[in-house]
Amino acid sequence: MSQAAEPTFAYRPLYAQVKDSLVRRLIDGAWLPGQLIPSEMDLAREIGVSQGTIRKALDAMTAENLLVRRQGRGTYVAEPEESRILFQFFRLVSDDGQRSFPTSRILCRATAPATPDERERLLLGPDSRVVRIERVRSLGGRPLIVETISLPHERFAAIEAMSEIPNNVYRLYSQKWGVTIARAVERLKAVAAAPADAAELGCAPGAPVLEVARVAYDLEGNPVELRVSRCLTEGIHYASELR
Amino acid sequence: MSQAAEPTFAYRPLYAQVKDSLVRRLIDGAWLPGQLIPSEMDLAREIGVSQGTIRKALDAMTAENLLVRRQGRGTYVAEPEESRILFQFFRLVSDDGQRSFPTSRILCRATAPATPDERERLLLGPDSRVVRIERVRSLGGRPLIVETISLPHERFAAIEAMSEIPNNVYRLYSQKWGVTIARAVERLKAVAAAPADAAELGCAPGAPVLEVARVAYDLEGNPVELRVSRCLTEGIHYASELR
DNA sequence: TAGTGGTCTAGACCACGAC
DNA sequence: TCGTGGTCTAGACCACTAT
Repeated sequence: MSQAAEPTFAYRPLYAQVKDSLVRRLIDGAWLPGQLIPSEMDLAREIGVSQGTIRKALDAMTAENLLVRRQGRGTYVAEPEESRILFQFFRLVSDDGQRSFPTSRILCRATAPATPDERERLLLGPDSRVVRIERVRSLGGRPLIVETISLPHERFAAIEAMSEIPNNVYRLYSQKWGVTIARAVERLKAVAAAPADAAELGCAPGAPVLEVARVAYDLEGNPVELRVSRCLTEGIHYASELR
Repeated sequence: MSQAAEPTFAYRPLYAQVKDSLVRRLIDGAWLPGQLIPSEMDLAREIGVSQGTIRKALDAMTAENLLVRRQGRGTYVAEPEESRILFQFFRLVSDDGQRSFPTSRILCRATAPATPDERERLLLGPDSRVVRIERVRSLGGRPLIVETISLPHERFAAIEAMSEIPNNVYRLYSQKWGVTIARAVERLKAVAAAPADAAELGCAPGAPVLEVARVAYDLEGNPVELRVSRCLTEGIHYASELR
């Protein structure tokens, strides 16, 4: 690990360089979800820095939900299990504060040329194609969300032929393509329900629905998935914490 | 600072105890917004712990936006200036990515008995009263937000008699009552515009608007302000980052 | 009992800002 | 040139887990 002695420009702290090299192991699949990684002392010896520097790198990765540390046991690569996804990526909460994972029913799957919006958000070229998955999601047995997931066809072609799409697609991305969703950005608007959406949600056409447009990014920061959800916020709300 | 030697239960790390005692200085007004606080070495000597422990406490407070650290200069108590509030507490962004602070026009001010919702969210007793401020906020000259701010009358009675309500009310809370807003929780729903709101926003009654209900908390975790905003999401959206 | 992560300390040197 | 926060190291002890 280079110590970056005199150059003032482009300086990166040692622990940040260590972190980058450890994230690289996740990207390359050298460390897989659920796996126990070497102890701090072992990593310190291997990389040639002190345990404290390793600790700072691991703490930063833990703060980004890439690792899970368990005292007395060791440090593990984070897995996209339901409970974590529920808290990290699913913000629709019952008005009484209950959190629960929605169930899903697939409406259709299709491959088509990407729309300008899809090309822009997923950084796709002019003639790109996308796989689209439409589904209805229910909370407490009530259909409240209509959702369209758009994926670059080039990268995710195999999803079109799959016999079944699981409810937790981020685990599918991880297991089938080795893609880890590290962060996502959402844009929220209030819109009028289109007739087709209204039919699925059991509301009047034109009724106000919450539109959530999400772009999800992998470990390298590349956009992977565009997801547009339209939600009936009756008895549920989108929770956001500012601090 | 007690070292908490053998009791396994209710153990709190030393740096967390130090942090609590430093936050207490902010609560009590011993350290005021904008003020330069003592150096790490001075605090270490004063409190009787190592510089590293002080550092960990200060880093945690910095992460919570309570302090601002400037290399070579020192550590300062954070101030509620526009630019910080804009990023920390204002999530409505132009669709092209531009962020700007809205202008405000006060519609009315009044003191009234708290509604059940206000009592629940602000933890008020049965006969409590609140001061309500209604205003319209514009972005790029267009009125896009109708907002009602509810404050416990007991604590903020003086606001009713003020000649003018500034645009940045969090700075007002800080300067006039020494109240620092540390964090807030928002609940978002899509609702139909009420006729009165529609008139102010220049949209049709029943048009979909984004309702944002925010409860803001002070340094001690007490709810201070309930704010319900109804926003026309035309050309703007609510931005949310998940990570 | 051994090994892990969590906390705490002490001291060194670097980068930045003010003087 | 000095004092600040930022980084890095090395070593001690504590708390938790598994054996």
